[in-house]
Amino acid sequence: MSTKPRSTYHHGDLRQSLIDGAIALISTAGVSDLSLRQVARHIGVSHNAPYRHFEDKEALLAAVAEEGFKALTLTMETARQDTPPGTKAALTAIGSAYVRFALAHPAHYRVMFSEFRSNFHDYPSLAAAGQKAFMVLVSTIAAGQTAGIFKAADPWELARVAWSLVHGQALLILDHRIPVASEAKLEEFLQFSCQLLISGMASV
Amino acid sequence: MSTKPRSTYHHGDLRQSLIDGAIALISTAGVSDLSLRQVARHIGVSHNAPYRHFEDKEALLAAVAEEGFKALTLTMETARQDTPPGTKAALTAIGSAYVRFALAHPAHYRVMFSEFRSNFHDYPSLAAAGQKAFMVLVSTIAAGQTAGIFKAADPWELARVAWSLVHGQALLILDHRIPVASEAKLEEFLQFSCQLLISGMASV
DNA sequence: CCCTATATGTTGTCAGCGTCAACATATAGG
DNA sequence: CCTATATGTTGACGCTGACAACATATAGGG
Repeated sequence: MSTKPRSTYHHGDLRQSLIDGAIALISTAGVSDLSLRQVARHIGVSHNAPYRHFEDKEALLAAVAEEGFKALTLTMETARQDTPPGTKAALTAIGSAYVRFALAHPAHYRVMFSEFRSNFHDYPSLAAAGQKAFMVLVSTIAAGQTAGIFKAADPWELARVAWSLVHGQALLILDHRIPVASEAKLEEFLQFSCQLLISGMASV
Repeated sequence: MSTKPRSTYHHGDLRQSLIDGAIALISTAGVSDLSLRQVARHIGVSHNAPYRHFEDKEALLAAVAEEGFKALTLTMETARQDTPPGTKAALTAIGSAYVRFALAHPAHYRVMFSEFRSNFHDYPSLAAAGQKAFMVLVSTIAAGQTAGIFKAADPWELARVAWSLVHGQALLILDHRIPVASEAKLEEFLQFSCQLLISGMASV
């Protein structure tokens, strides 16, 4: 049921299938247990087929991560659109959306921040996708500064602080190191921490 | 030079040697590339000797993580001792010490927060060591509340926010996702973010 | 329409890995 | 001293990532 039958010798869209298969397997077994051969088997293709589309295992993970960053960017942008620009609510919305993305897509998120043996800068399109996601944060903060809501400081530096907070939250919750008893408790925690940070960032 | 010669059949302190060897190898090759056999070879012992001291590879990593949490606890407690209790300076000191510990001991830190297939709660002494480290944060914050410096709120919840921030910072810097040009820039960033958080936590 | 270049998938192979089982040696306690 | 047990070794198995050689399909020019 996991693989649609393939009558032709060629697969059609093996590259994307590999990415999807990797996500599916990581979701059930964790990223460190993922094997390329497993993914190939899952899709119904020989153990070496993946090498026609990815240089090695890490390159597949880089593609997964890139997809994740693009989805994260979209998620944050959408969340921001529902709030008036240049407000505290806008920053709260994307901060909350960030953590919720990680919790909703743990496999993607873990790969996005897994340790790439070669620096992740060796995958230019991945680095670009990551940068684009980060820019959503920076621009939101900069807009708040223009509106006079946040203190005057390097918006990049402020964004790094905010990113640290939500990234730490996301990982600690995913690792069950910060307990989350219920959806209501989660919402409460996210609001609490965003307000804490934002009041620290406030002007005056 | 990495292994002292062993004339006797028995090693003497293989357990600790394995932990040390694991750290040494992770430091040069990353945690995902670590192999038990590599550690055994490094120490000069057969590929199955480790199994007399650890149930499996993950158990060795759990021991490494536990050692790391104990060292982290010590580091934070020491940092706190140099500051007057119940002050913002105390919290800044342990926050800064936390991130600096991660940067100084990346191998330990990565293992401490690596994804344990079995929940890390399956290693009771590891969970206890982690809890103890966290309690340094909680107690510092509670002391500040008693002194009237931090706002009245669940100190555990405040500690979770603070932990998220420093944990996120530590990982993002380790992964070269937050650039650190120099020691001076690092110090500046740590002070900046701690003050941001603390002013958000301030009473009134 | 064919024919060849190239893209894509397969089979075979290798060393390294984690782990189990069987065996060997050293140490400790009666 | 002698035996039980703790500790280390050797051998094996299936799995893995990766390379090389091969097979098939598709596309584009004659």
